[in-house]
Amino acid sequence: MIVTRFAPSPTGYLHIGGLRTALFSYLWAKKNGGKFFLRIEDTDKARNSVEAAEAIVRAFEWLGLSYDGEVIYQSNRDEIYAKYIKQLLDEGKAYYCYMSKEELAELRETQMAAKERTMYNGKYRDFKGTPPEGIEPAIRIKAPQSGAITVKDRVKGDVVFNALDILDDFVIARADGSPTYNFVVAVDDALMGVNEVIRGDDHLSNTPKQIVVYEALGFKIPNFYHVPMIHNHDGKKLSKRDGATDVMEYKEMGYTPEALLNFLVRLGWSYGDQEIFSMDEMQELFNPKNINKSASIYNTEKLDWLNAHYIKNMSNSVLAELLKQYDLILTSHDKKEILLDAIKERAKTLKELAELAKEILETPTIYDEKAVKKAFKEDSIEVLNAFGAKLTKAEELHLPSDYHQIMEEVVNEMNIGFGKIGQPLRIALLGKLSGPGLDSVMAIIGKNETMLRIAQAIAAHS
RNA sequence: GGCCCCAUCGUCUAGCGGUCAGGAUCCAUGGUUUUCAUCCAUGUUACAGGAGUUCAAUUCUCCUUGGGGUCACCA
Repeated sequence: MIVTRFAPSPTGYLHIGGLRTALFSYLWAKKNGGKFFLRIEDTDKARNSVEAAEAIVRAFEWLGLSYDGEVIYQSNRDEIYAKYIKQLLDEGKAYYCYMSKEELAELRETQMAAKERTMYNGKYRDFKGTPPEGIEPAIRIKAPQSGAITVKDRVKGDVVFNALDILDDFVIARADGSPTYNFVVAVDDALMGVNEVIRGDDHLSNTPKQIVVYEALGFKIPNFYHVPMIHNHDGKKLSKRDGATDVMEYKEMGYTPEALLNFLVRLGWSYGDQEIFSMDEMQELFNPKNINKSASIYNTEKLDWLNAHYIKNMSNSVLAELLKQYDLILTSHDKKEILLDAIKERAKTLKELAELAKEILETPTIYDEKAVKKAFKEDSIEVLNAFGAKLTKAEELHLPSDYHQIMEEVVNEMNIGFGKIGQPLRIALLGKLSGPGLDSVMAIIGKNETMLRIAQAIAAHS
């Protein structure tokens, strides 16, 4: 069985890059009928917050991503880690290191001055004497001092690291007893049965250390997939300064989970020429063997296009439900269908959709000056009056076609082009020259409101 | 700086020795629309550079250049 996980550290919100690796892991597990776990890596008590952990869970909810079992918090697992640390100590695979922070810093400086690689010098590796007074020891693992460690990465291929270049006896437990990242990741993944690790390739160079832990503990090494980073416009790692990187900001901006997920799944992964993937299709088609090796630049042009696509194809009842977050209650509006059909093709986001709806529903208070200048000609008032007069007499006006018919009558009787009535009428109804079909607008707001807007426009421009 | 990874249109990508280097997005133009948008059509734009292997390299190898990541008692 395929078991994957997403293991963020709760130092902030869930960001785009994290979400993508989470999505990949999720899809790969789902596709194989496996399990997907969510584990919060909160071993660093100083930098974590419960709020951040909760924010991550909330983002998952919004996106409709589920995980198996309960959320696992590393902070609840101290006893487990202590057990395995003790095991390594007992077996002589780890040891207490009494080097003080000052001494360690000094060592580093000396090495830097000599242009050597900074590393722990193994001073207490085989220490037998009496430990110095007043120092709480950290615990270090005995890492190989020669040879090579090969990470069999399924994205990058085999990556060989020389022990001499990158390893030293790294700390697995701090002086206060708390375990460190490279240790707990390996322990947890092994204990949780995670056999497919999909994560950002910024972790690639940590992997040899984790392999050291796996081997010391006799655990089976999982398959690794290190997916390339997502960069900003400057080609650097995505950060808060690059605008929206918090997943929940996309909700506020009016993006749908479908669009965001679809956008993200195609960043660094592809399935031939296919661009549109429903959640079901993603689960069906995702395979990490198609993850590409190079970093991608984060650019939301395509996200806009996808979001517009999903909005266009969403049912009106679903849209009405989603628009509630913008204080727009359409769920029981009798012209909901006509309204949403008229505007959903011209909105890139739900937020825009809400604004477009309000532009129709609310009587215009200002008229765009340039538009008035362009659209209001000598005879415009006369045309609007004629149209208004016909409206007054008309009964049973419900559909856009009912209004369209009246417009046609006016055009025919006055022997004018459609633009002669369309342009000024558009100003009257919407205050500007762009927008949905006028027949639809009138059907949505009804006869009385239509007449009111016409009268108001005539008064304002006579 | 050491180590590691990466390199096709502006962007996301297809390609897995022989292709007019394909698709999408963006942009531009045209059509449809009373307008805007949608939709449709058309167009501009790419294999970082240099050696080698081969009858043949975008594709394989090496080097250069460029970019990125990582080097903690952070994760």
